[in-house]
Amino acid sequence: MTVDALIEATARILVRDGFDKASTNRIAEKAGVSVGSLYQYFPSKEALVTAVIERHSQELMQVVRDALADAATLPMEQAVRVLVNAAIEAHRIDPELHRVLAEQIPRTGRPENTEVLSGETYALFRAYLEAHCEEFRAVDLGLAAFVCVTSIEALTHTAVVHHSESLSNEAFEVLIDEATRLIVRYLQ
Amino acid sequence: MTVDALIEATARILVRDGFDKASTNRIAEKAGVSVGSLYQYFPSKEALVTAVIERHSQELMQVVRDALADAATLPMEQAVRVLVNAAIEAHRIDPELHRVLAEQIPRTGRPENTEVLSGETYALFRAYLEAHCEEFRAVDLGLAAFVCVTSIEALTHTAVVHHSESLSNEAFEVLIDEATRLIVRYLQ
Amino acid sequence: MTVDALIEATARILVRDGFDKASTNRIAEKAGVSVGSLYQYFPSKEALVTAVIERHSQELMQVVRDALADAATLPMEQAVRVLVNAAIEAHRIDPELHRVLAEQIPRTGRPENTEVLSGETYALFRAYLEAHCEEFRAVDLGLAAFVCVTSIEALTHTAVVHHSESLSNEAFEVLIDEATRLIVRYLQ
Amino acid sequence: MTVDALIEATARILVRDGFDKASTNRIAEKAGVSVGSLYQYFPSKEALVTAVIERHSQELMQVVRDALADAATLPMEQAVRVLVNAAIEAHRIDPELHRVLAEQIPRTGRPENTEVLSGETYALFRAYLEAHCEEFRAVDLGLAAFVCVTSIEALTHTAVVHHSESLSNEAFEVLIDEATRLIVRYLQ
DNA sequence: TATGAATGAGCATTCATTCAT
DNA sequence: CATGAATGAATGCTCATTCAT
Repeated sequence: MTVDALIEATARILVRDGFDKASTNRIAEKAGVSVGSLYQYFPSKEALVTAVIERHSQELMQVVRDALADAATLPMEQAVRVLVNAAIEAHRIDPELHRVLAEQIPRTGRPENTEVLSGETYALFRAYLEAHCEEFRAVDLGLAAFVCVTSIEALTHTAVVHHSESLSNEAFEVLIDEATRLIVRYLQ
Repeated sequence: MTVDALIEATARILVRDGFDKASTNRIAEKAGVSVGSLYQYFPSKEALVTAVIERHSQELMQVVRDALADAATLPMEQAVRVLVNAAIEAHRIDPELHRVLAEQIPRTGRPENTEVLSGETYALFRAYLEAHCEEFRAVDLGLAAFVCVTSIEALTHTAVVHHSESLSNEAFEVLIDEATRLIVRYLQ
Repeated sequence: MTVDALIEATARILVRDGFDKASTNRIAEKAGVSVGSLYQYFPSKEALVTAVIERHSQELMQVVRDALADAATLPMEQAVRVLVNAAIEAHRIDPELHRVLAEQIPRTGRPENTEVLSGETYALFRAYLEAHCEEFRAVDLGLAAFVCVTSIEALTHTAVVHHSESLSNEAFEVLIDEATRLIVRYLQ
Repeated sequence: MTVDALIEATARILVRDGFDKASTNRIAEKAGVSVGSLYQYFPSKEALVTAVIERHSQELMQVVRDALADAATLPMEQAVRVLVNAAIEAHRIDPELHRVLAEQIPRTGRPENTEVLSGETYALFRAYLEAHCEEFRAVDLGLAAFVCVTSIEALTHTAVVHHSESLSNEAFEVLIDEATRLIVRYLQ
């Protein structure tokens, strides 16, 4: 319970104040425990932030995993649409947190945060491509997965994180169409 | 001269030590002036970082501007290829600085750094699309520019910043082909 | 048993990590009990350290007591030699602990640690002098005991604690000769 | 001036509160400057304490150096008396500080504080012995210097630091006689 | 009796910023 | 204009001690 409260408090303070202002004393106070307790469960501020990243990543990946499981047997266009939808849904879990995590966290050691967040997606999507390779042109699957995942991630991330207020639901629908078209025609 | 030295020193320290370790005293020392002088020319550390962003953006944008000027009269496929090449070239100007700027700088206030870096690109590319709209399907030009610019930026950024060491020159050539195909077929 | 384990753990951690790093939690862990139990038997960290000093002093004093009992009936030169040997033996019981105790422990209140360690020796040696006063010149016995005990303690302490590695067994034998001569001729 | 004030404040706080309670903030406050200034002149608390040790050692050694220069041409007994007097005078410079420095400072790295404080004395006294070796029996000069310096240091240290209040001036005179006798007869 | 989670004051250190010279 | 000593709030983290179970 204390651990959860600390992770949650860290996430909220990261969002509200940014990484630099997220002091361990403030986090502990917000979590309703003392600094001492914080350090009983996390050896350093970095470990706490890592736990936040981990928790957020797991939530994100669950959405992506579910989507790719659903997509496994669908033809390519529908599969891509499912994935694009999932990407948007994932970014909407906690867009502000996602943004802070993506932009503001000093690297905590290899591998890159970005890769941590997208590495599994890449692998899962590549697996889909392998299973469906007869539906599209011959291409290096690793490269294709990189192009598709990077593009979908960038489009949905930018749309959700930077333009959510200015984009209507219809606009999002259109964006989904366009992103799907981008990927499908690329693969054909 | 002092101003230039300060901006350059800030950029180098940002790259070498990261944002958190880039203290104004260290920057001043590296620039060969006193902290006092630093504050004579820049009202705050943030202003200094903003100046670095500004200078880097200008260098980046000059590459992009030149490329789009070159591309203005080219047919779409060649134009897109020129733009993709320019994006890679731009990211290679100072990839480490670009990365620090993109990832590690606490937001300095609206508008987003990302937008600062890509906002003009978006406008320039949209202008190209307007001038060449008969070469491709009917589509919302703003949306199309967003999709294209965001995708190209993400692919080239990720490739240059995160995978430069592991990618051969030929691999970059293939990536350019793929990125070009992605955009061209999307627009067709 | 718990008390012994705690004292032993404290001694070992004092030696290994020094006073500053010897936290009560670490001591309790090393002793295989909880901090709570530590505070059930010792009211404070200071009390624990005092117990370590006490135990070490008792071990030391046993050696000294035995030596002076042996020396009681010996003529002066042999008696002094026995005492010097005992002093070296005593310092060799746990030289590292002795050093930490002597140098690094913040005073825990009157009486001085040094006096705790040497006070009884002083009294015992004075008693020997009283019993053998006809063997040497007339002198204030308290003063003579102070001079002898302080010198023997300093010589053996410095030799064992600071120069053990660099001193061969023969060198120690010579040192014993010299220390004995120092005291014997002083008393004559 | 700031540097001197800091060293002096450190010395006074070391004496008053002991090493553990000598916080850098308290030291700075006592010195009448801010912590920031403290760290402008000393890279760490340890460096500050080292400076205190250094200053105190220099004061001590000046007394000892002067005494041994005076003693150089004197016959042994007078020379030893001069040295014993100097040892007492040296310990009286700042007995409380000497005690804290000798007993309470966590080792700051090789060489031992004790050796730092007494190493030069040892060398100087050995030089005296070399120059006067025909006045006493044949003996290993290094060993003799060790025995003499260690004994004198221990006797004067213990007397001044631990028994100053309880010892009258006459008692000190007697102690000087005894210490001189101890050394002189040892060397004869 | 034993436990160990919780406490929170305290510490060493950093750094953006000011201002007298 | 330039200097750089001075400031002091703020930070990450430790540890002796308590107390509900």
